[in-house]
Amino acid sequence: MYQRKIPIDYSCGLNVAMEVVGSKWKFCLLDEISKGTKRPKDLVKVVNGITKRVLQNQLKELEFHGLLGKTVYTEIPLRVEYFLTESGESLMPLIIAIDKWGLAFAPQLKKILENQIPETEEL
Amino acid sequence: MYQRKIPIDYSCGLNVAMEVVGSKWKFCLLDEISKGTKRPKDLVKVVNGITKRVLQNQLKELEFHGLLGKTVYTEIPLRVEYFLTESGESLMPLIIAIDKWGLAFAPQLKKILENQIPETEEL
DNA sequence: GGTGATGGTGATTAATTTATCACTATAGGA
DNA sequence: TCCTATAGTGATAAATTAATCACCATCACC
Repeated sequence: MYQRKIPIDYSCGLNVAMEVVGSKWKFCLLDEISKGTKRPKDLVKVVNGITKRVLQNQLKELEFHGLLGKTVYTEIPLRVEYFLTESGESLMPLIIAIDKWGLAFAPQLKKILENQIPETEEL
Repeated sequence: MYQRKIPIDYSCGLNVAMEVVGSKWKFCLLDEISKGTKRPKDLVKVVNGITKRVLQNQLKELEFHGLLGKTVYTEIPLRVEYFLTESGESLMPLIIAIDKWGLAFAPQLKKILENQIPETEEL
């Protein structure tokens, strides 16, 4: 886990929140786990684009920060399940709202970003 | 503005949202602007730790993505004011909720991160 | 002994975001 | 002319996050 050089401003809630969930995958992971996908081998399948290594890193950080807990079942083959802690749960309403906002905003973003590229010249 | 090499997944709202506001300063900036600090020279003062250059970049991106608008008053010295667009406004309830969550979570995070360092050996 | 499934790590590089520093421009006024 | 305030940019470096790839371990089963 990377040791920050630039410290966190604990007095700013937005800063604190960004520190623990402001990364490419964490919201998605919390969301999927809350929806019932708890095992790494399944998460890597449902979360589109994530790799195994990155998944493990993110899960470890979420666990370290206290948003996820982990249960190890000594079965064969090994089974591990992650679950939301109380802190993690308390974030879910926000995640759902953000997801909703993002979906509504997607077309606008798409349009903006795509107008960058072509400039279809009509002859 | 950086040209992504890894594309955005528009079908995931969380992904989309992270793309436009998932950075160190954007939430804070939107928050401050909504609270009435609209000019760059003031924002650089209220947003603790941001530099002028970074501020300008973030404002430009927020404007580009359509969360902020900008009014230029041809006064001397030049006055520029940023304001929330409709999209920007629609994000405010979330930002407020996230800020609140972050403030509540701050003590927990602080404790976790500080237990890393000392290991005060009691002789 | 070899193979498969699952969870996990180490070392390294690539991608991306932030920070630094030095500039430009405008117009007012000393 | 020089200095001030404001807004803004260009080039570059540093910090941070994410991706790649190759590994290890366990136990069942063949």
